Amino acid sequence: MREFPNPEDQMEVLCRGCEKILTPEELRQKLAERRPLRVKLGVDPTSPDIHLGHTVALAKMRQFQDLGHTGVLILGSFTAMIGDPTGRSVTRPQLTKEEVLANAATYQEQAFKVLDFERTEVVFNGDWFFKMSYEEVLRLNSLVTMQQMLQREDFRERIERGHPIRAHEIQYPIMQGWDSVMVRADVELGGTDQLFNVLVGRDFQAHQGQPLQVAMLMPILVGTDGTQKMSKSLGNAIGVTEEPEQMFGKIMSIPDSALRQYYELLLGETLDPNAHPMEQKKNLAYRIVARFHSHAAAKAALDNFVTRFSKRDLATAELPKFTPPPNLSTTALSLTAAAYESCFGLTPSRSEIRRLIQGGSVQWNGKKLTNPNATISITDGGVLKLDKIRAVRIIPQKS
RNA sequence: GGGUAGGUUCCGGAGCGGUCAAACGGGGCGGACUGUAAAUCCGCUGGCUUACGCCUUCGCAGGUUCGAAUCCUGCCCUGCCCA
Repeated sequence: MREFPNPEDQMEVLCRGCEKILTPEELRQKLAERRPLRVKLGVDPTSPDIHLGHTVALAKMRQFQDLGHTGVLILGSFTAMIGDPTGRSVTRPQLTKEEVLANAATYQEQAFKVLDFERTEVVFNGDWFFKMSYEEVLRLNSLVTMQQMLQREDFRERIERGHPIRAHEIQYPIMQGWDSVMVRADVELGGTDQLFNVLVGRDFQAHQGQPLQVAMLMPILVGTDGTQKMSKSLGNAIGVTEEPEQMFGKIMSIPDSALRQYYELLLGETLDPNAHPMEQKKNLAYRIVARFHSHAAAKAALDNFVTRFSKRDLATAELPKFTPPPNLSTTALSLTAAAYESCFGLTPSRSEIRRLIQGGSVQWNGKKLTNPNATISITDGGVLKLDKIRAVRIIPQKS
């Protein structure tokens, strides 16, 4: 049996960065029991990737693990199909069982970039919810009131605006609460927006005669737009599996105003108010890339960033290579379209590319191409800049 | 079940027989500036086309008309009030 550090020392580490703890006193008491606490974090595999926003709570769980506690990672194989209505003004699209399970697999793998495998229990809430009878569901429902459920900000707002709330949506907090009972959670981690759901868990535990879980809520990380919560569906997320270059770039593009928050939530550090924001951002980007890839990758990404964007030296920068197929017409339009597709997997319509070119986005060796139909005489190593952040190096096919 | 108001392009929201690929705002993208920041200014924002132009879109299906997002019929969906 492992020796746990003294509860007060643990408190010091664990409370750091938390926005809200209900209640610190309860946590202290649990720590004083000197046993491994069961620390719950529920994630819904609604999309296959996790992003930096998710890692905030994962990192907190890791801190618990490093102190000897047990992380209980609940993959919401069932709840993902319902969709958490938290912070939503629209009903979530429901996923199929297959989609959810596939997502769960990759999700799990990614979570272990942060978590300690040895001290993690992974469970699927479908294990109990898929088996529940209607009768049991009703019984569970009778434990809460409609008014409690509808008190939630997001529901209230929808009611006010005349937007529909489907009956299944109010089940979400109920299910999340039941999860806590099923895993006998001592602590539940989540973002501040999870307060309501976590409290339902406490009610259920009380009802079942279990000790109440402590709620530890982390601030919500904003996305690359610096305003809204990081979320894949809002398109402002930085995924943990993104390529080093891309990850680095996205971090560089966050507004300065979000920098402090990123430092606190991702690095657990306070920002030096005297340092230049850009330098701090580079430091942040470097460390995040190093965390999810490697120091070598981070160094390379930094160097390339400096060459490409600070020195604006596309000629020597590391760029994706593009070899135009032999039968491809060498007009600006066709070449750009092919480069987007083969190097970035993007398939903008030809009209869209035409507009980009006419708008001056596309450059060939530093010169704007404004005529979509102009023919480009390809040279070995020539640089085709597609837009603000994308460029490719042309390598003609050897004949 | 009854009454009533609605369903428009990513979102909000105009349009109410031709001049509508559809005002305006937001968001997004691009350009200038810059630190891939912020602010500001400018442009773009259905598809195909070198272009004239053609094609698909206004909940769904039919219909009336030379012509429909706009009128008619049926259906589906949503809010609100009543039960």
